[in-house]
Amino acid sequence: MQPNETLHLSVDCVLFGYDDAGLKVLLINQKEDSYAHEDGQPMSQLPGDLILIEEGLDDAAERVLFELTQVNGVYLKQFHAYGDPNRVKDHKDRTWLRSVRTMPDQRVVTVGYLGLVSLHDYDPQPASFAGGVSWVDVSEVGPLAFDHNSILNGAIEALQTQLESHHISFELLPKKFTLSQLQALYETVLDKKFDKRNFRKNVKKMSHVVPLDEKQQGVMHKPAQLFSFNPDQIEHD
Amino acid sequence: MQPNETLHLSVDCVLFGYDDAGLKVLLINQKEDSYAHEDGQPMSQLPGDLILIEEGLDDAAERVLFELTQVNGVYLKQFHAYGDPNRVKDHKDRTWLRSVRTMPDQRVVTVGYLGLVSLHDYDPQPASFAGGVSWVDVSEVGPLAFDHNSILNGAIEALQTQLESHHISFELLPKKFTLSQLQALYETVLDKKFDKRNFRKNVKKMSHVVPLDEKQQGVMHKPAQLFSFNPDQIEHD
DNA sequence: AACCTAAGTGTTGAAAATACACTTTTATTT
DNA sequence: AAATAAAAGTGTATTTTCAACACTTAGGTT
Repeated sequence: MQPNETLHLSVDCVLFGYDDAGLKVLLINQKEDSYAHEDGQPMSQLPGDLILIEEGLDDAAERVLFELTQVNGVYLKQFHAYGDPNRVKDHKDRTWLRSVRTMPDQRVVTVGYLGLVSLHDYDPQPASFAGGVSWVDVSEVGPLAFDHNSILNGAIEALQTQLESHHISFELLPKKFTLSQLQALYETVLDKKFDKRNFRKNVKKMSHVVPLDEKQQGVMHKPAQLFSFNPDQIEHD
Repeated sequence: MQPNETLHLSVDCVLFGYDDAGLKVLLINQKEDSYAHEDGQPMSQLPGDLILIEEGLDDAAERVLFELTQVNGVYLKQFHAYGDPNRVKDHKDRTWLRSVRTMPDQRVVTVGYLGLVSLHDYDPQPASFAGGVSWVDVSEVGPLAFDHNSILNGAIEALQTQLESHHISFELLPKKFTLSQLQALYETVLDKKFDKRNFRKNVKKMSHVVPLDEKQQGVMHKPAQLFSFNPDQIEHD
């Protein structure tokens, strides 16, 4: 097999960040003037990179994320591999690829990772080695490079599915949170309204959501009781 | 990047076959004497192969499956990528790899595909180009090559999840089937018993399961009504 | 003291899930 | 022809879960 017949493998991270303002995705955009829409808008993309030759997939995702956000230990999970042979061959993407890759014509298969982070407690302040890094509300994401819009959609679906089946909501919330915040999270992610009383009844059944001896402070209304997640009680996978 | 730093990508297919005797997986085993357990038992593995340089992932899975079973158009869906850098480096696997691969030391990342087929209507009669091909009951699968036991477990989980959420049971059943067969399928795959009357009540709510004007024949008990799936009514994904 | 804001709390009716046992139809055996 | 064997097919009562719905409370601000 010749070098030019080889294939590259990357990971792309769809890092969701949540706070009271809504659900955001971390996007990077290139400085290159050439890599832009017709109208001159800079083209955004998901943070991703080729994996190193002796690096596991999960490790690669963690590294890429760390390089971009300096954040370690966030929830990160593979959700789908994207392998269309033409996924990086679109005209709009070629010029930029030629400027950053030693082998820009190489086919690249990518493994999509879903990441979750709370924007309440600590704001990951992404390292801006690339050009620009920004949190974009998921409802306001425009056209992305390559097939990154498909990847983002895949990640949103995966997030919706996993929010209900696995217990991952706490990855998106501050360590201490109110039940209203938890409800708002569910409503945002699942794009669906819940009845306050019924929602709270369901939460009471969740053994991993535990009330604290602490109340919200400095709000101009009845302060809410704070809750936290008990990691021991969380059933993974 | 040097050629010896490249990485290979394969697909591995976990093809499940179902009939009244239970749920089977298609395994191949190598002729090579060298590739065997300590006790001389031949080592089995999942059917898989490197993907071609201009081939999509789904296409590759379809090709591998066709090459092995001559069967086209079966349900095939990606479920997970396996990328541990050492997944093909185990001692037990090296000898055989050296005999079949031009670059046996290459790291190989693989994408697992879940395939479903009914053993009732047509038995895929796998082409035995490899050595031996056999349907093995999922409860009787021994140690497999590489990380194929993990991949198989991942596929079983994916099958269980999807059986309930997506409507895929018909992929495992003959075109005409009885409700008892459908129930047995659910019980086998989910490893759980169902109440006959309640199960049938639920089936009646499924618009894609339609009764036929036809009964079972040649059975020495009350013949069951036959049903079929109406593909128009099936909601995919 | 009056007011604003979100927190917190129970009940009722509808729907869904569960538990449970006998009769029917065909083929086979005597 | 009658008896038997084997799985098919069918209904009801109970429990549990889900869905709808409105007022009171606590703290901060004016």
